[in-house]
Amino acid sequence: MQATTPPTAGRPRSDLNATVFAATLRSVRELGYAGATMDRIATAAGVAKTTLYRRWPSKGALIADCLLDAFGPVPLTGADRGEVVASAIRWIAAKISAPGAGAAFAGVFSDAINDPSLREILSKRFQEPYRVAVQDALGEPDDRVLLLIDVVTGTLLHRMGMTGEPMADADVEAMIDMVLRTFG
Amino acid sequence: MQATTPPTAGRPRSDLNATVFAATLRSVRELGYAGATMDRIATAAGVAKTTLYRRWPSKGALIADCLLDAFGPVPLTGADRGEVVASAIRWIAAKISAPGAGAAFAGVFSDAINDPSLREILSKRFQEPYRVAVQDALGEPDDRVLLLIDVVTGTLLHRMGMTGEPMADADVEAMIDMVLRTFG
Amino acid sequence: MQATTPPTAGRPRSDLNATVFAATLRSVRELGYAGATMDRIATAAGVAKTTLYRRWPSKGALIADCLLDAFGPVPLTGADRGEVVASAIRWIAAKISAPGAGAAFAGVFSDAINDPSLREILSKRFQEPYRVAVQDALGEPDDRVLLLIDVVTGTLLHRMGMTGEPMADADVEAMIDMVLRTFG
Amino acid sequence: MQATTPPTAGRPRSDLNATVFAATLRSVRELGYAGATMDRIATAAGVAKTTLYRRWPSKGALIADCLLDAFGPVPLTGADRGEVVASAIRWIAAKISAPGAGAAFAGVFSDAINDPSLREILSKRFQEPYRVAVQDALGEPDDRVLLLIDVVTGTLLHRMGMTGEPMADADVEAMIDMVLRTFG
DNA sequence: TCGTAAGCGAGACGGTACGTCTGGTCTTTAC
DNA sequence: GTAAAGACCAGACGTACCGTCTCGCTTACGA
Repeated sequence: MQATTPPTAGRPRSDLNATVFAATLRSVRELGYAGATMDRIATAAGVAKTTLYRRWPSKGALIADCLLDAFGPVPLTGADRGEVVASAIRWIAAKISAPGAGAAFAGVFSDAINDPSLREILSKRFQEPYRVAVQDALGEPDDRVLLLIDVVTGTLLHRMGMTGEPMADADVEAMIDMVLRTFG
Repeated sequence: MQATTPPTAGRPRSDLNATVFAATLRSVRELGYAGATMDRIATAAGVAKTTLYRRWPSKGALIADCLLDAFGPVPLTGADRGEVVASAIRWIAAKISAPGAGAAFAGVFSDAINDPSLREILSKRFQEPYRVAVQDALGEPDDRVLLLIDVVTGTLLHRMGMTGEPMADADVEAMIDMVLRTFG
Repeated sequence: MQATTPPTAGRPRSDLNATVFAATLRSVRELGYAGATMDRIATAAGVAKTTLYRRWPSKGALIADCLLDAFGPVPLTGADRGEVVASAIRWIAAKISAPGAGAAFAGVFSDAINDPSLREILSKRFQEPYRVAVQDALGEPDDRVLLLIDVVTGTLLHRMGMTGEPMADADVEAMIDMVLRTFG
Repeated sequence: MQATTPPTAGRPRSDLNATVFAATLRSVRELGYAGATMDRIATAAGVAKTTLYRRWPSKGALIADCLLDAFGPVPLTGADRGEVVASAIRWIAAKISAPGAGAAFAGVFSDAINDPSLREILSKRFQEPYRVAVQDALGEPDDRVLLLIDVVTGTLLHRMGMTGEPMADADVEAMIDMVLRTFG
């Protein structure tokens, strides 16, 4: 248990993460990923830019953390495997469809392509927890679970990138249908 | 038919596209999408930056055209529907795996999210021809074909974005297997 | 003779130096050396910050060039050696007293202490021409002339630094009186 | 007499000034005036930054105090007036030549130009004591003494700022020679 | 002996420059 | 009219530094 606060010296960090995350999502929603400048996020959060960079090493890392916070844990419930997978897919589809989240997600992805350290953050802090949770729930080998994640997330993002709109419910259901023939 | 060259006035354009495309792919391969500056591409191609902007309205458009040129038409051959789909998927997987192409693809993709005009280019000039070809070959309704494209391309790009590496052959085959249960 | 312009290719530089110099001096006058930001100077000159950095490698270099332009050549006229020296001292005293110039001068000095490259600029491009001119006029060995420059400029700047005001005329005359007993 | 310590309540200050002064001079010597950050000085002294700011209102004030401590009182001895002046000049020249001291001096000086409060400290706490001492020893009117101080200190600092090196002995002697014709 | 006033270390925070970079436009000269 | 060269604009990025503030701990004096 490392629950007991480590013996901190110095001024403790203010409780700003929630404020910053809110300001970040709001900025991305209104201005897009590129338009959501660190300066603007800082201003919107009522925080100094230096504070952002003290807590997150880059814009990408901030957005990644912000998404992690916004998404929360996957709900993995359902009568049988099929139900579990289907509801998880509907959940992620809804999350990505949330205004701002899709743009943020895709944007951080773009950054990750050229920034290995960001890729590290993304895969370790973002993807890994979901992979583990799904793996525990389904009992599939990890390469299968990774493929499942790639298929679902990739498809949703690709649709969003091509059309600018989140995937329609009918198509989400079609995708679920397809996936279930393998993972159901 | 606008086949017969319109009576051009003035100095005809040099045959620079091939050179530029090569330089572009090389730059992306060596420096990543973001690192492949328009300035650097111009220098690498031995061309002025103005020339690039005279021919393509933006960096994204250049990259899109470059990929279009690099990919060429989908080969849609095979004994049956399953063979056709499978070979097409292997083809696009190989194309995206080509050094530089994946990064270029993913980069232009994420740019499209914040740039409607680029999205237009991407979906009209890039996706549309493939969609039509696949639709003709398979005789599926267009929403089905679009989903197929989203699934395949999205999955390959997501894997690349997360790992920095193209998808391994085994995983490509697993994806083919999954897709064929619906589209085979 | 390198008079004939070298065969320049590309767009020639606009005639902006004068505008920038004016804006620089104005900014220093109104906001002090530290307050005269590169951003503010750029804005005041109606020019992009990139343009400033294309032409001058640093803020210090810009200010140095600006002073060089503002001061112009030393007037070395007078009936005898004493007259020449005295009028030159009155000239530099007046220049340093000009609003903004003193602060700019002292500021760039401060920067030079920590920036050898700026010191180079300062001593080569700023001090050297004056040293040569004075040396030609007086026929003194160069170490003597350098001492003269150090005494006069140093005294004027020190007074300004201590009081915040340029040296009063009476004190300038007293200094001239003192200097002339050696250099007259 | 304020000799008897006023009955202080609370924890008395530790005896840290000497340590801080040493660390300050060392930092300036190694990193230059601008490079000698308050953070770095604090670290070098093994002291918290808050402690520095509790004792000195600004970086400039710290450096000024540090120099005051390093210099100590002017020695005003000699057979005649000329001797007194000459030895005092040699003394200040040596002090300014001490590694770190010159850079510190020049730096705090230039800062003073943009900071009236620092100027106050400098002229009241630093210059005033020396002025009074010299005035007592020479019996000259105060404007004459101020000019003397400006000439000597200004010259030494200007030389240092231009060359990065303290003034050579020969030049110091030449300056003494010049000054003595007026103040000897 | 115990409260209280202050010193102190550690470090978060705001604010504001700096200098670099990029995408895209504009201007000039040469072909 | 195309091409090359490069100046120019607008603005984001990440870093550095200063001076303030918060917190928890320690040291002394005084009741």
